[in-house]
Amino acid sequence: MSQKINKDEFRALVFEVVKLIPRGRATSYGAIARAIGYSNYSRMIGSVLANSTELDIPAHRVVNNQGYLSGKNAFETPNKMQHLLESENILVINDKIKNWGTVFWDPTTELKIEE
DNA sequence: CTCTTGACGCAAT
DNA sequence: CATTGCGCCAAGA
Repeated sequence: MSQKINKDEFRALVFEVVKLIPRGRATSYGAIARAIGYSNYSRMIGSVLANSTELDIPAHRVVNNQGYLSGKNAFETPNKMQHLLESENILVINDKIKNWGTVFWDPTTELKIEE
């Protein structure tokens, strides 16, 4: 059940899920939020990642629910995120992931998170 | 304490 | 498919 959670604990959970995203796949903020039991914290996921771009987590594999690279501006350069995705064979057209339905990786469905 | 902002999401139109 | 509005919650001004 969702109670108050420490900022650091929340960040840890987010990182845990993001690190598990397979290469060549991507997921959404909302999906991660639900996976860790805080479905209403999708915006917080973004905040956490925005403040942690320097850590070694595949933050570029996290986009919004439509497949748009909403966080591209938080990278070193706006085109960095797209570049990273394309290097994993993920096509990005007009800031949106092509074949989003196929590339999308749902943490709750394809993975079991232990809390 | 109030108001604004933001890597969001979803239903309604 | 494009827009709008509203809910959500933390952080900073």
